[in-house]
Amino acid sequence: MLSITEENYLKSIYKIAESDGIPVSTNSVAARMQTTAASVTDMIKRLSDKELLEYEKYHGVQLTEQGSRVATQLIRKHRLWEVFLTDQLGFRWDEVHDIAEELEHIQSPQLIERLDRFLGHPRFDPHGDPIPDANGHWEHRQQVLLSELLPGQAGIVTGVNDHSPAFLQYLQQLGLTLGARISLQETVAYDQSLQVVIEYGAPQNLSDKVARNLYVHPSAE
Amino acid sequence: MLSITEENYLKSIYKIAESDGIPVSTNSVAARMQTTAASVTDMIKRLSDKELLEYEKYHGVQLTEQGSRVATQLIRKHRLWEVFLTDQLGFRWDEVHDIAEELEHIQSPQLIERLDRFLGHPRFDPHGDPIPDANGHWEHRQQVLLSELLPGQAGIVTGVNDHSPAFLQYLQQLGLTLGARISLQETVAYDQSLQVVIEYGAPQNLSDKVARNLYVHPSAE
DNA sequence: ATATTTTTTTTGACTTGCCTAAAAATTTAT
DNA sequence: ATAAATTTTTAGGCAAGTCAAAAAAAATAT
Repeated sequence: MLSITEENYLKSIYKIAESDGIPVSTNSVAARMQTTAASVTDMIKRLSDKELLEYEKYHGVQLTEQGSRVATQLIRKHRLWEVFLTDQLGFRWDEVHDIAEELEHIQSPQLIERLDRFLGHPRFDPHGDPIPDANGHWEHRQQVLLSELLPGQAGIVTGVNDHSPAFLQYLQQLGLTLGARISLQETVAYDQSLQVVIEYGAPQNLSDKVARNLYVHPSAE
Repeated sequence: MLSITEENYLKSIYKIAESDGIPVSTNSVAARMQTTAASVTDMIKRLSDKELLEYEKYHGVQLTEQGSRVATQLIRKHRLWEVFLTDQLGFRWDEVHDIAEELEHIQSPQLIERLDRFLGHPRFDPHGDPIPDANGHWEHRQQVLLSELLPGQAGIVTGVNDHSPAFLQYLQQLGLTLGARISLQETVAYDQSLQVVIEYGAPQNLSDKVARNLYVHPSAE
């Protein structure tokens, strides 16, 4: 049985590897876990003893098959709970992360399989992130960042890159929730901001920061 | 913020006080928590420093108002999750205790209020135990042990005194689930066993052990 | 190629929660 | 009222997880 702390380290390492590649550095883990490099070195040794990751001194870590499985199951649990919180309990998409962060550590595998069935085997969470199946596999959706669209193109909102409540609340306010249609009129060279139309509303301007944190599925104009 | 361990101590102390009265002895806590008296003394000091209980050396402990509130809220959370697990996810009444034991430590008060609403503000859990409201109050049902019924009387099953899976499974098999009607024909002097009829079935015999662990609401014969 | 900066590890120490063994206090029995 | 038994506390120690400070290794700059 792994402690909650050990589970959190594995999940962080998994996510860092996903975005930055392997090997995963001590410092990057420390930054993500909001702790010190010394603590990370300590934990890495323990997880290596348990064969959840491979560790070469001074050269970072890499999850083993087993460590990877733990991480993806945590992600599965996290995302299923997020679906429960929004779809069944009526939470907003910007409220569910912290609660799911706790719920993902509940141990019963039976609970998760029943929850999955109860929710109708959802394949994406409230932020559009894919939910791994019981074997850790998930489907990858065809999506691009809004900032990658060309003027004249349109897309359907499929996910976010920044999961912060502030960003999610702003998107909600703009009507840019999952499934919303957005079409790009033109880009402003001066600041890379975009002139867009959301769901056939009035044209408006979105910053490049927003554009670089929103995923869309390109669709016909 | 309290640790899961601290919360579990408070809940244990609350339950011991409920059944044995106050003050609660170090040894009784050690027995319930499956740990040693030395560990209990240790923890008691910490909880006393946090003003969750009053502690007089060698003379046991008593929860403060604040400690009591923590304990009843834990019980509230535990029982609400049990309702969720049986009513929504389809678990049997003998399967839910251990999972709820983990879920009760999830911290969000908002989550519990929404869960309560989602479940329709249930007042009793799957074992017939009352669910405290947000203020820690609950309604007490008029019930007696089956062993206290007199021959000729009947009752409706309202709860159990022994929550072990073995007992719950046996009751299920007998058809003695919540709401079932049972009527007492006669008591056997030799071993205090009972001759009963469950839901108008064939007469059968129940041990005094069963009778002392099953609550019924007396009803007309 | 050497010096400087950055990253990582080691060291020593702290807290929480647990244990065993021994000592102290209380309760029970005579 | 004293002895015996029980309960509780103290003392000392261990493992997990944390930190700051110092040392070591690696990466970068000149």
